Amino acid sequence: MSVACYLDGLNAEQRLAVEHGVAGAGPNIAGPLLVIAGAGSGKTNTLAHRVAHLMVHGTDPCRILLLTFSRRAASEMQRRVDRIVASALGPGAGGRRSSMPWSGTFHAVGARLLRTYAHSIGLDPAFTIHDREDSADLMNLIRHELGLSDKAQRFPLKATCLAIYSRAINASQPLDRVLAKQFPWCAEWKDDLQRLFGAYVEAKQRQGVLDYDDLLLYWGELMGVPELALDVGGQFDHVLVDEYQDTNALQAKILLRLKPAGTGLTVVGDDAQAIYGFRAASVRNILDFPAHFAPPARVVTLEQNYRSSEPILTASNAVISLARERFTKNLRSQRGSGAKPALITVSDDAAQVDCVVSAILENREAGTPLKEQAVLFRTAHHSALLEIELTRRNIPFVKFGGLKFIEAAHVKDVLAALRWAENPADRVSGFRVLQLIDGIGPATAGKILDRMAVRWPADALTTVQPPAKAADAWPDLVALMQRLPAAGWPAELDLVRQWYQPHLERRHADAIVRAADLDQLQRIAAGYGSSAHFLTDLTLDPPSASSDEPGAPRLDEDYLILSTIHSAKGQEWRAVFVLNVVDGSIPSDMATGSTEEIEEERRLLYVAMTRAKERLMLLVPQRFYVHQQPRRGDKHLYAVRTRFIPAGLTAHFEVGTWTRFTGAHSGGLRTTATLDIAARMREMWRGAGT
DNA sequence: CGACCGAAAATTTTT
DNA sequence: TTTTCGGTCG
Repeated sequence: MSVACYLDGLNAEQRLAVEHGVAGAGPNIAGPLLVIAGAGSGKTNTLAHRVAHLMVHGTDPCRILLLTFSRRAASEMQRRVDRIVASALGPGAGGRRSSMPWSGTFHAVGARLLRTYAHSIGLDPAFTIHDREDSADLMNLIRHELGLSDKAQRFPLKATCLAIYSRAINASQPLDRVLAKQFPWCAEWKDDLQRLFGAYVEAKQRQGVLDYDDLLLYWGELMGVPELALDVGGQFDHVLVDEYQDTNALQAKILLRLKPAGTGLTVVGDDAQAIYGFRAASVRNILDFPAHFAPPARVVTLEQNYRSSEPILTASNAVISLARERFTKNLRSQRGSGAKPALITVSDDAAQVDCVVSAILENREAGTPLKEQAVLFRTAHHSALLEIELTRRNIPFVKFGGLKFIEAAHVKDVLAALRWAENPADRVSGFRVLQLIDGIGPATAGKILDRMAVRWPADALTTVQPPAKAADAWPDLVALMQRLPAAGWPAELDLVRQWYQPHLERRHADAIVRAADLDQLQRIAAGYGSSAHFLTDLTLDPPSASSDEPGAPRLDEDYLILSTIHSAKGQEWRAVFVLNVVDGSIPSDMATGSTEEIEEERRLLYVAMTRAKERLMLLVPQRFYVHQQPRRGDKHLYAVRTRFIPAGLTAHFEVGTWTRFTGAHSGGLRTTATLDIAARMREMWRGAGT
């Protein structure tokens, strides 16, 4: 093999990052490394090459810990590493394993380590993991038990309570501070909240349940025990973290305890793309990283952009250059020139949809498949109208972000039954399952659960005298819970489904659509060996596409991508459309409280823009439909272009307007026919059938 | 005790 | 619009 020819495609900086500390054969002890990787600078590729390079030089893949932001990112990384290793070692080395068992999100890796070390820290290794909704439900149960719900003044809602708790944990800050800085309107409830959180923690422990935050918190605590920290840290020669700008204080603590001297530690990120502040992520993590070590970590900066055309990059740079604080420099473009990004004014959201759809179809005609095009938006419901139109026109699409199918009521019902059988102490699941039965409400459910706390679960159920109204349905539930533990996988799920079917039909008018979701669930289940694995994986890495669409496209078809900007992180498409680039949406009017929040919204627009390779269109509806107003329901607002593109920046854009009937961009480069009869004919019938 | 109804309040991004 | 709370009725 020639010397590292597989590194030839890298530029000088990328190569520095890849080769840092990798010399001869063996585990390769490298000092800490920080890679500041601008948008489109080949970050994933660089990280993949570094991992592959380590392997080629003898590092055991089992001793590499790769922490990514999502499962999707982890599998993409794995795919690239495999390819690079294969090309480096040649086809003859096909048997060489390159698969990395230790790659995943912080939460998933945490769960795995906690199951292994549970006994050392007094934890039941069979713990159940609650997702956010379950956690909020438990918080709600406690809230009622403590009598906080019937105060004269309204106590914060369950979701708010959980958000406060979660922030305190993830930012590693005391309640006082969190309330003062993030939730000032709840500060008056401080003592009650303190009491609530104490009881919440006790309840979780009693029930053998961990929430998302616990996975990090317990991992952090585990790493606080010196001998355990040595043991865990000693498992890995290299720890690599992707998207480091979006980690929080707790994750940083875990990392430093894992590799106190920074040996073998590599973190990669871009402060200009920090968009998870609401989840307590802190840009300080990435900025302070080098100084944690003596000597400080090596810093490599990647500024060469390989993704976007020069005009798109220039406009994006202009937007981010107005940020108050910025630590990375402007990116340099590598790709040739192209059209300026379009900044298109449309009259309202219906026109916005028309404009986007016709541009997408034009792009497809011109050779850009749907899969290479994406529509991005600030909040999940911004795509509602577009989804209707796409369905009407038979344009297949997949949506990322927003409500996941795992969060739908009927899916949760089925999962709750599985979880309850797995862990009878899990009150939230039991509560949910019991109340499915007609005649059983919160009070009866509570009593039954209390009884189960002192007796072996299935036995306890047989001794329950159900309310008269529930007498019919009761024996089936008892039989189900008795059969489940021994049923095996995935027979368990089949049993639950059979049992659930009548409840589904009784409770939901659209039972047929929902049953299809359950079929989907069964297909996913088939890939797992046990219900425990299935439940854990589904909670920690739920399928990211929401499949509330009846005609979800098959994977081999061409389909359009719809995504929240958050879920679009790390991705790229040839053509990108950004909806509602108006004040109130970007920045969200929920996030105009502090300067930091506004700056994060600016970075959000930057992230959206830098996803585009060749074509970028920002849409500015003049009228903006707002749902859920505090008073008087929905209404139209007259919107203005986002404050992040002030008049001084418009020169970087092709500014134009789009009108429904002509379908023409005025002021654009293209002038299509003044009168599009076909569009007008379609228009005649629009709305007639609805 | 549970089901149901009407009033009032909340309102984003995600592991 | 949807969720939550507090009432009333069976």
